[in-house]
Amino acid sequence: MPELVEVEYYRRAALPLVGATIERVTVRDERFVRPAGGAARLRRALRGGRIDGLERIGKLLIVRTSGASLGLRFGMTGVLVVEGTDTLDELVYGPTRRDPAWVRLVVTTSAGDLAVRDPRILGSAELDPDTSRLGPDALGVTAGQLAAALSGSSVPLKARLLDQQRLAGVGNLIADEVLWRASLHPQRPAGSLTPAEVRRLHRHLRTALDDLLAAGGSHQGRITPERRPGGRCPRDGTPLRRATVGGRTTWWCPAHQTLTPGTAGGDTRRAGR
DNA sequence: ATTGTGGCCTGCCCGC
DNA sequence: TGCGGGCAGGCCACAA
Repeated sequence: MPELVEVEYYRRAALPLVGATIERVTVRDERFVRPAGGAARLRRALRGGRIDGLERIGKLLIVRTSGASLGLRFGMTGVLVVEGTDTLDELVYGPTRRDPAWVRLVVTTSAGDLAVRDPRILGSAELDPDTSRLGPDALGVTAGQLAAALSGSSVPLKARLLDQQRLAGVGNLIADEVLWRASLHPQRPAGSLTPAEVRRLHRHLRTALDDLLAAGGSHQGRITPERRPGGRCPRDGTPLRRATVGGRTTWWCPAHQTLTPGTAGGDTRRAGR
């Protein structure tokens, strides 16, 4: 599914369109536009504008034009199509078929088309999206920012990582991957992490995102192929556990991701310095 | 204010 | 072979 990693790929793929003029915006399915009924306003605001830049905050892609901004969210099955070419070969939970009827929005520019194909319409297009409610982007978050996002909360750690208002960009697969790498139980109260654990989480968040970007998708994690009945921990072979955490299907290793810190080894390191 | 839950949306897969 | 139920989860509205 599109998480930060996929949306960053989308952004890079669309970069050749910077400088192009928007000739037409075609809303193929009104349900894709938010707020409801905003299609006409969206078309008017964007038509004739020039694409000045492409930004990404978390899972939100922002097409900045000379007149307004177009915010694109991809939900779970949304794919960005640039000049008729998919910017990703496949999504984990998305259909492999490419039905033209699933194209919900087409932005026709002087340099080619930008389109969104989204079978389930869980994504959306929004004019001048409000970004003030998004937390720091997970790719550039500092350890201090991460600590602030977690502190003082008894909410399960994973739920906090998925909260886009606290930290933007982490979705279900990345959350499981990072927590597995950091040897942290997804149900640990977010505020219960020691400073050393927060630093460990921060380090693994960064390296996991780097790895996933290099590997080509949020589904390329080491734990991802084991997120299934019968799956085992790639590190120690322990059968993975499954539960719903933060409303999402969650898999973790009960041997090295424990609820009580420090009792099961993990990769806890000697305190540096 | 924070936190949890249900619904949206549809393709796919399994069992009957 | 067709069919129905369950499942996938990002986001938002809503409730407590």
